[in-house]
Amino acid sequence: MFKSKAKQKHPETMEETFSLILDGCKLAKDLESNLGNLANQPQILYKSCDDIIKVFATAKQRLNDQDPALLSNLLAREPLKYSSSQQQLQTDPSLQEWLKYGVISQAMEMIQHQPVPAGKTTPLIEINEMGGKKLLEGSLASARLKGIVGVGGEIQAPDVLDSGRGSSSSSQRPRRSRKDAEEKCTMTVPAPQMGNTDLPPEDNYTWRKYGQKEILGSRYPRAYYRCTHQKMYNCPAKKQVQRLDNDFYTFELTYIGQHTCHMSSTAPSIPPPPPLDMTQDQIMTQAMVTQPTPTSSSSVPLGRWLSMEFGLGSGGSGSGSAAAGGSTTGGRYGRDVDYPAVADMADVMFNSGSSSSNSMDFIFPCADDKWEAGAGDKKN
DNA sequence: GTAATTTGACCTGC
DNA sequence: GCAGGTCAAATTAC
Repeated sequence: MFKSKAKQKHPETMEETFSLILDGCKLAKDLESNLGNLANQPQILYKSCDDIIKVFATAKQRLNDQDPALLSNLLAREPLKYSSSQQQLQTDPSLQEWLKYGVISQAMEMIQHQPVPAGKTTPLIEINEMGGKKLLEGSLASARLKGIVGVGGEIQAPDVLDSGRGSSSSSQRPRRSRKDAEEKCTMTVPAPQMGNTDLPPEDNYTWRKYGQKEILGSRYPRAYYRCTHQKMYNCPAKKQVQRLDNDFYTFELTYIGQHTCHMSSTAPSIPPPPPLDMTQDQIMTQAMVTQPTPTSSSSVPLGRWLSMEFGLGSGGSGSGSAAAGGSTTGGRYGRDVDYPAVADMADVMFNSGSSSSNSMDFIFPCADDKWEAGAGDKKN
């Protein structure tokens, strides 16, 4: 109905577009490979990022002008032509990793602080700090980040958090502190565009739901999660998940406390989120220079780190290398998700509907449907 | 059998 | 007293 005349282009043009996307993927892959070496050469990094962005921007523009059916036809007509690329995707774990987590798409946006594309004027990254707000713009692949640093107090001691009812000398529950001496980080993330859109995106940690409550003035209940490893590793991390009142398809995630479970060899091998007062540049710097160290279990690809940080991750389970199913709640309902290879990427892109949305969102799907929300509404 | 989710009750801070 | 946060028994799923 809204197809423009421009979409009646010849398939060869579509072919070029497809190659363009593949080129972009390769460029990004190269960048990832050299990320560590270029950590102290921001200008080169910038140039590389710029090149990648241009490639994808061009591809995006072309896709916007073309009929989605053409690419499908192209793939069906010449499946072997791109077999090498697909094979590479299928056989190159690191590339798959990269595609999974949308490393570049996130990193690029963070680096460039680019304004949101036309039609998306809402700042996509917003980091608030106590005493002073920072507003950072960027078309982060599919997440809007709104971080709120808490009062900067200590993380509540695990034994305080979970001391149990029966441990008290009396029949009453032990006293719990709800003081704001906890680090809080609030962010909004869109619901997955694929799969179960009722579930917020995976963030690479395993969470166990321990409560849900109707919140006054909110249309949707708030779900409470704690780290699955809380008891085993005294990990104090918690998070709250709630839909936005005015946007059913956006979740507001509030992270409270930091994970300590990553220190364990069996716990998620993911570096903890950066200090909540870290600037964006610092975050990027850390991301760029993040390298596995012999003594650290944080041998996590940049993509995973970022995806974890911004809730974009669709991949790894909360147990890091352990295939815990990737479920938010520890994999009980975890699904093994096959992350899209190129064909899937095309499928995602073309089935996504809107032509005005950021193609990066589709190239690097922000989320899978592995989240567990599932809890029924609770009303007190 | 084990682990995660659900949900009513309880606790804390305002 | 109220609202938000947490506990833990019951339920559910694997």
